[in-house]
Amino acid sequence: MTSLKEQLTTIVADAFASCGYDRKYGVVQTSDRPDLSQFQCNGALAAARQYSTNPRQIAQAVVAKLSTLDLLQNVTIAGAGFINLILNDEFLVAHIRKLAADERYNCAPVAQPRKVIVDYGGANIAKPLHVGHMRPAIIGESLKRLTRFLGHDVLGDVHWGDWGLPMGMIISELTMRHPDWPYFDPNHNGPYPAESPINVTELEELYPTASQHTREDPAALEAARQATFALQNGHPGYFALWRHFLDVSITELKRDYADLNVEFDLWLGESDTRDRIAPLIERLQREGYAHASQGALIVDVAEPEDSKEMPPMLLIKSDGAVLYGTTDLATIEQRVQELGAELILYVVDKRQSNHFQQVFRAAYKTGVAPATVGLEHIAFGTINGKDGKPFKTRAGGVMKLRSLIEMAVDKAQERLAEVEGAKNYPDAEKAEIARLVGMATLKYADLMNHRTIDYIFDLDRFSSFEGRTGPYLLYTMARSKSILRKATELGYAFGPINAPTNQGERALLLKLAELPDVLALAFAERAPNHLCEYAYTLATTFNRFYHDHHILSEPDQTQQASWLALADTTVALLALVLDLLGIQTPERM
RNA sequence: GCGCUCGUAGCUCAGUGGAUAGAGCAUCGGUCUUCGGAACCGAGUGUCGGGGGUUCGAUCCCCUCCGGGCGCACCA
Repeated sequence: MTSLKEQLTTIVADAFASCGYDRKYGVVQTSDRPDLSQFQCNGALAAARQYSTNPRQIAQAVVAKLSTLDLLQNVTIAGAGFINLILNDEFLVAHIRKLAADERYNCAPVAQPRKVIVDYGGANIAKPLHVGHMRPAIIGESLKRLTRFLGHDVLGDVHWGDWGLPMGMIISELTMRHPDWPYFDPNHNGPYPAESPINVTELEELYPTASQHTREDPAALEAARQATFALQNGHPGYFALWRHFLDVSITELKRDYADLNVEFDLWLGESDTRDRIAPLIERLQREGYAHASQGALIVDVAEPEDSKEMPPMLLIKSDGAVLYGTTDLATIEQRVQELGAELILYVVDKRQSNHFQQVFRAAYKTGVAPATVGLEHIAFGTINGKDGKPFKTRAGGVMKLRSLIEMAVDKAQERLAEVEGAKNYPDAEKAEIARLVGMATLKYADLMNHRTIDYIFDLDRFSSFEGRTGPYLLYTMARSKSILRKATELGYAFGPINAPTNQGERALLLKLAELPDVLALAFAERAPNHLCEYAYTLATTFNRFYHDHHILSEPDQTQQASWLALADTTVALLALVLDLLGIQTPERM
């Protein structure tokens, strides 16, 4: 099953072809002028250039062919040569009946599924998630769900930051604090303690302190570098200690992601490529891709046609340690060889675009990634405060993600307390509703903006129940579900859906039919904001319909059954789209 | 300096080589003995940063200027 727009494009393309014009001019789109038509084709205007003729003349020939079709109620030419299409209601409703009966709502799975890896965590070991981790988690989760729903074979990978300088910083900090620990005793024989010597609270305190030391004291930085090198090269004590960091930290980080309703299929990190690094580097040297420069080992990635300076990618620093570019390269190799990756999406801050350009070029150049493998940096902007600068706590520090979620949930709780109908809900349910509303607040606000822009965090605006917000959508669904519940209790019949009797109903049918096109667009652009836009317009279209038709008191049972099915289908579509955004919905509010 | 990116209504943001550039908020006005009013309906505001070019047609593509943000091998 294809979308209405696709079906119409085929039909109009056929008409162009049978008039002797190129099929490509038959592209149909949703009308820009809903007052004039439901769909439009602008192809005659473009074709006029190629065929050196009058666009209206082309349009007339095409329209003559289309006018004989039953599925179109009206075909007209407007302006310079726009072809306006209005569907026959019977055809429209038949399409919607199929959609309502189809568990995929007319969204056919892609013809050629690809193996897709979405790399979107970016969490660092030993550091709790902070506001900066929210966008990659939310955007990546949405892209993963969307891509999977479209029928691709998708894996999400958190890709921990667990093998770079920060690890060395913590180790060298501990070396100073606890020189007596066995991990630091070069003469230590036998196993190291099974229990971690530090807990998560201590670990999370350790990193900022160590980081500050390395900034202030060159000797501390040097010590951290040496520790990093030693860890990466098999220092047994450091490695054992590092393992404790992972154990302690990952439990905590997984909990944070679970709170966000973000789940990964692969919980791998930079370190999981450690056995590949030496052989990879050896090959790159042997094959002449890598060479020494200023004490480091590099891969040149500059191209003659570059308009800007393109620095080489560093494989090994002059101190001997590898960098994240190196592990990124090894990770691509691993994903291609072990997972059969055909497309890798990196949902990472846009400030790293240079880095990914280097890594991708190096990967293709060295054969780590065959040319058939797609490597894409899905860049996103920063979350700013009302001052336009990166979002901070009142004290000016980095805000933990947990604090941010807490703020949003508290806000939802406040509003929920004002609602009459919700006053008698059990406390546990109230808390759960507040949590869901709070999460929807954050996620919808984040995803509704195009991912590449920086946006201003304004909780009061995001948490409003009016306007384009998560809470508005959840409320719309809750109201509708309430009606559907009552109808079920009363034993009312659902469906079949009847042909629309007015513009409001017709608009809803047309809106429902847009789903496949919206999903395709969102995927093509890797842009979940199209899903947000659709969810909102579907909700408002439904609310208008809902306002105009009193379903439960409708005396005509056929009409009522049709409306109930329509409401049911709308709620299902909204739930699907919100699910693709990673937003969970309560049964009632 | 070089490069990337953004500049659209009072504010926050969508959007597209084509018809009259859209939403939300805010403002003003209305519906209404609520299938859940946390709803719905209506109204106004734009040199789409400036200028030039390509095109039948540019807010969109190209050039240039102005302004903001970001990035420019041994952090991630």
